[in-house]
Amino acid sequence: MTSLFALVDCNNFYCSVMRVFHPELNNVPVVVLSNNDGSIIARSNEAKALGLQMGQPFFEAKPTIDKYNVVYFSSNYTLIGDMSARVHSTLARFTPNVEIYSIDEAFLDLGGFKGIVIPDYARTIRNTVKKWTGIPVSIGVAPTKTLAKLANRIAKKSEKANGVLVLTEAKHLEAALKRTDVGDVWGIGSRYATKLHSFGINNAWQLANVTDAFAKKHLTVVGLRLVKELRGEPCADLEIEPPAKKGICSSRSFGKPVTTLDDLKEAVAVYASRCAYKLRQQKSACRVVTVFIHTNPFREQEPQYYNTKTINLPVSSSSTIELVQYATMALEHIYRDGFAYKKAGVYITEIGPADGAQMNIFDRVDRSKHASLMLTLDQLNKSMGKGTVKVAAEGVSHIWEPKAEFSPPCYTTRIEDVLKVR
DNA sequence: TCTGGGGTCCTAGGACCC
DNA sequence: TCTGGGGTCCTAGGACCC
Repeated sequence: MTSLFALVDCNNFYCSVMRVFHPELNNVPVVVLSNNDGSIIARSNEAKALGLQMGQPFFEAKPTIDKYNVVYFSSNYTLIGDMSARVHSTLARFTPNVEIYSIDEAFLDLGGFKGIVIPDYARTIRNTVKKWTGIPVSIGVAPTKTLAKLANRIAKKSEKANGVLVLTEAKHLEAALKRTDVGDVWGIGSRYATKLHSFGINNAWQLANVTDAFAKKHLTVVGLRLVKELRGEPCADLEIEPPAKKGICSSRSFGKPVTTLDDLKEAVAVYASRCAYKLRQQKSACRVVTVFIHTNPFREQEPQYYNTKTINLPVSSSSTIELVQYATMALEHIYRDGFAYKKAGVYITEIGPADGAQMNIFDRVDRSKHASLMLTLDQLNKSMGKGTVKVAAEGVSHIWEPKAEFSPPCYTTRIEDVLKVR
């Protein structure tokens, strides 16, 4: 049986979400900003046409934004997450084998489908997602994931494809590979693209035709797999069950510079608490906690400081109380007076199953008590709303909170916003 | 004034061991 | 000229993704 993968990708997802709730923004340039309203992370086609770049600092883009009346929003992750779930559950109607690849992308396994016309089926999926969620998607179908990605890119850009491209015939595959720049291949970033150009390899077709030895030598075994996938040989299957994370990180840039240890402690406690929560959600525990802090590298004239501290836990844990304690210890170790800090973060690693935690005879923590406390905390926060219950160290002043001055309301979760009442 | 956050995988090289 | 060789573990750094 020959394999067949579909990649479904939401078009300009964050912008499209805004348009669902603001239909008047159709055909109007729209951008969505990163945390702290720092830079552009999503652009509508009209915004792309104005030359606005992905990752471009907001202040730098502001003149263009003002000149062309570009509409801009802060990110609202609750809203985005909710719309993402709607799209993914719609896709699940079309095949049991779905891999949720990212917030706005999914791979579908169409390999075993008999008696259906694939291009028609793909178009039905596209129309249904649009009708049920309001989100426009593009669909690429091909024998490997890498080729499905490539087909998707063309489906999105080509007027003729109109959002759907199925690449199964050799001559179509060859033409598609020849018109794709090597740097636009999934897995080839800017470094590898430069390197490949220096060897005269400029498009995906040329990359598909290098020797295995060349691929391995210059692009490692990852690149060798990629090259095989370009030739139509599948090297990656669908990942239907998301694997447990091996590292969990929570970090943010601050809304304004932070100078005191007390404020940093609050922020680090909040991040450690988020890590602990994510850890419990996947029923894991960690053995290592790392904290990092740094000043603003863009302010070159100001004194710079960057440091990290890693602490090995005596016994692996997923308790917010414990992780906050260790993260605070780490922070105290690296904090230096006299700097304006821009960002802090907590990173936890050495993650394993919660019930497989190694015992330690010197362990003085009552683990069953902690576990039941955390269970209660998670249940309360789930039923009464995020942040209802937290540990004291997380504080309340939060002068370091990121900025989000252009936030859209939570249309999908707040009835007041849906009904437009005040 | 203003520059995101959260991940994965691989390799090279050093330390250490027998 | 030529200084043992092979295995494992760990870490730092590099590359990529959305």
